Amino acid sequence: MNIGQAAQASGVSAKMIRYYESIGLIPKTVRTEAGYRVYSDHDVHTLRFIRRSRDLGFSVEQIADLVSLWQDRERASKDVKAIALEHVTVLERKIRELQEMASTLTHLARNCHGDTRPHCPILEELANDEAERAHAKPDAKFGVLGKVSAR
Amino acid sequence: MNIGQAAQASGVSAKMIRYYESIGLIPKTVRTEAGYRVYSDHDVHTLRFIRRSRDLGFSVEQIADLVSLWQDRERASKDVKAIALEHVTVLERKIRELQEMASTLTHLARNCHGDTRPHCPILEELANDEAERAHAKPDAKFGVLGKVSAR
DNA sequence: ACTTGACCTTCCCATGATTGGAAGGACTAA
DNA sequence: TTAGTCCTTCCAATCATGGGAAGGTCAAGT
Repeated sequence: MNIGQAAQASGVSAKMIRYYESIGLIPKTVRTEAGYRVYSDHDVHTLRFIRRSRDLGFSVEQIADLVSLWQDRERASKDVKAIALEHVTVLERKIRELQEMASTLTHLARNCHGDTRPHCPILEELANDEAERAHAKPDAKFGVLGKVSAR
Repeated sequence: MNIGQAAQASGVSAKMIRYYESIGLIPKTVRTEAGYRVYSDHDVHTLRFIRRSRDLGFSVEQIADLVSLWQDRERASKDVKAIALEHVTVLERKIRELQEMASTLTHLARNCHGDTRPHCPILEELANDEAERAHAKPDAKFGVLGKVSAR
């Protein structure tokens, strides 16, 4: 099976398959004489595992852990559970942050006439120099959502 | 006021102030003879406006719109409201996606013993070749959260 | 046998917001 | 004068993904 077929069958784009190989998430494949990558059903199975994990918002780093646990028949289920629950914690934090943003904005918008006149409480609040509102101050590095990013 | 003081006063890092200048979100400042950027209280006020907007998850592009509406005394409040409400829609979609991920994972984890034995429903489900679960399939380009990213 | 079109290869670039760091100049207080 | 803190610009990295170019390969149809 060529990379295009493996992509089709797994739901992971050919681009991403090559990328996953380059970062070592999946091993290097066998190649044909012409240099084409060749995939087995087993490889596709692994790719599907990866895609499902991405759909659940796991980072590539976490997925690497999950894949190796998956392939380890001696693994302890608590190790898997720990990764999952830690991820849930992160997701829930992000959900809370987004909810705060949404509710603040909804509140502001509700007080804005939304007509052709210039008066606008939304802008007034954004410009308000007083009162550091007690709102979402996500972690700096990746932003509120930076790290989650599922496909 | 130098850039460091403006950063302190506005809550926007010096790095980001330079970046915002480079992309045209804020105008180029006056410089001292030595090339140091000089900021006024008014500039700091604008930077605060920007930071508040970022805290609410607006993209730099949206903030550019908001800033120009803010500085336009003739603006129609409906234009501002439209930006805000559109953003709320996006936030709410992301919230829903994250909630689906979290609830799927929570459900799976609840069925996982989390002990030292290898049996693990979480991995089983991730590896499950059947049934495309009806779960979060965010838009491809930026991922579930890609675009939101507040500081 | 030859052409066409679909596929594959590698390599580089862009995204978005943000931080880090290097190399070097400017300023300030002791 | 010197140390230390600030400023400057430029370049790189983050994370996951897609776009596209330049060129090789393959299979099917003429």
